Amino acid sequence: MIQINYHDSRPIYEKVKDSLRQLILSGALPEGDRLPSVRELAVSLTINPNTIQRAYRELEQEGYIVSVPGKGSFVARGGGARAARMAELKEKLSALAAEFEAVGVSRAEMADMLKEEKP
Amino acid sequence: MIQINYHDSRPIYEKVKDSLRQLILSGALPEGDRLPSVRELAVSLTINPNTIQRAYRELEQEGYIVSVPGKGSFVARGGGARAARMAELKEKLSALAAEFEAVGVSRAEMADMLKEEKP
DNA sequence: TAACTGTATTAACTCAATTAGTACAGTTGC
DNA sequence: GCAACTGTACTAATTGAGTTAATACAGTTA
Repeated sequence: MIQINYHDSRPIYEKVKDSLRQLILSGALPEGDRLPSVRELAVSLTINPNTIQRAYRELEQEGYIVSVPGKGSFVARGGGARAARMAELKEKLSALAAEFEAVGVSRAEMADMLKEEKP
Repeated sequence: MIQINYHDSRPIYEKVKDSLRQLILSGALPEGDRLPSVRELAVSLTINPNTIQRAYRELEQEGYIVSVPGKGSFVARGGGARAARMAELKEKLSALAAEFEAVGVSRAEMADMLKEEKP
């Protein structure tokens, strides 16, 4: 279900978060679907349950999933996941715009880059 | 000359790099100017010289400064610093565009956000 | 009741970041 | 020449976030 890239030196819980977020946003994990339990995923990835728990806790704080003690963790309903992601990305875009402006590049010029430099 | 924010948990050498890069890009440190020596800056910030050396080494690899054994470290001439920064920022923008596209937001829509959502 | 859930807590382990100490070669001014 | 600077390189010790490990407790479900 999830693959962990060991050539990437980022923390494991970050990689687990990224993988799950991608699965959710791509629709591979539809709204309301139950995620593997903390223990299941830990065994599946040969990772400590505490590390998975941390990933789940942060995904819940960010609005991607909802965890219910005794029942399980579920993909957030009502477009919560996409809304959470859009908020994150807009924040990133705003921060990047500030960095560009520090080098004298306006938002309009950034917009031009986006349209012209299609790789 | 440089202030280090201790409420920021990023590595010290990263903070030193960011501070110097900002001083260079803002023009506070003009092209060709000599930076404080590794040992000077280490004493000034109460940081180990090796940590400063790492920041300088990476700034040189990225094209912001030029280090000459025996003489010192100098702000890169010929617009090297700005060129280096622009390359980094364009790379960031491209990566962010890919993230937006994964959520179904096109580059054109990103461009619109930049023009409209002026904070 | 048994076997699942999420959650919490404490202690040990790992490894990158950092510190510390030392050394060497090139530059500069006396 | 030489003293006092430079950048650079290397090894060893220390620190702290990330991770593992083990255990416990309360809610859910068949």
